[in-house]
Amino acid sequence: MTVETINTDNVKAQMRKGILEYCILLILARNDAYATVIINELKAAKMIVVEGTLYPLLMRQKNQGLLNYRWEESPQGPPRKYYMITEKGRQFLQELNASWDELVVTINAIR
Amino acid sequence: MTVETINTDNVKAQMRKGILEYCILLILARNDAYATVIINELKAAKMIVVEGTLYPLLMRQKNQGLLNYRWEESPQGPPRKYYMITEKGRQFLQELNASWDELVVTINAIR
DNA sequence: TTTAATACCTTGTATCGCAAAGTATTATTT
DNA sequence: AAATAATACTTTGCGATACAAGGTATTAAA
Repeated sequence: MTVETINTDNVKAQMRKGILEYCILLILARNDAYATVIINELKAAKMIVVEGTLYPLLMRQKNQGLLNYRWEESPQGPPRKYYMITEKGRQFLQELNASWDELVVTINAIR
Repeated sequence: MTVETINTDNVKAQMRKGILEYCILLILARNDAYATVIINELKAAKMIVVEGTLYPLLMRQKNQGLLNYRWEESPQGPPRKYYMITEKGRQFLQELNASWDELVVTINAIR
């Protein structure tokens, strides 16, 4: 792997920081979901996330009151922890929408 | 300061991680500049950065061969360290442009 | 000589994403 | 009944980053 490739991967990872939290709320604003579903949705959108990243993030957002969860039986395997966005989460999501739009405008201005 | 505000500031700060490195290269791709100029340009684009963030970042990029610098006399005060982008920096910038575009597409897809 | 302005640099802290390894539950296979 | 496979959730340690705060150095003006 070349130095440049390592570099790009690292910067890409940094770019995603914070944006990941935004994506989770976007996904949960549409449907309740458990971790595997969220990971697959992100994968489909070309934003790869691993469990070790997602679980702590979901716990953080739950502790902040942005999310709640309920347990649901699974047809196969252990029960699933379905996360759902709270009213506070929706309000926060609106702020993040504004922040994201602002960021895009900023980059376009510099570009 | 409300909990929500602290939260938003934090997420905004996170969103900017990595993107800052991108912004520096964008600015230097147009003109050579020293730290104060870069900070002012970012400020004008609504992306606030402080010295303690910028100087280590410039040094990192210089060590990676993305930037070079030259000293220039100042009309008032100590000499200025003018940074300029290298050919390698321009190549890397193109990769970052692609990464950014991809990220925008991804967010729009989820949104 | 002191003060103000400018410019560069360093240290310590909090946070984040991720790799890796671990725990627990259920159904299937042997 | 025991072992295995599949699924799902959790934790630990690491490297990287932005920032606050404080420090150093140079020049001109008071």
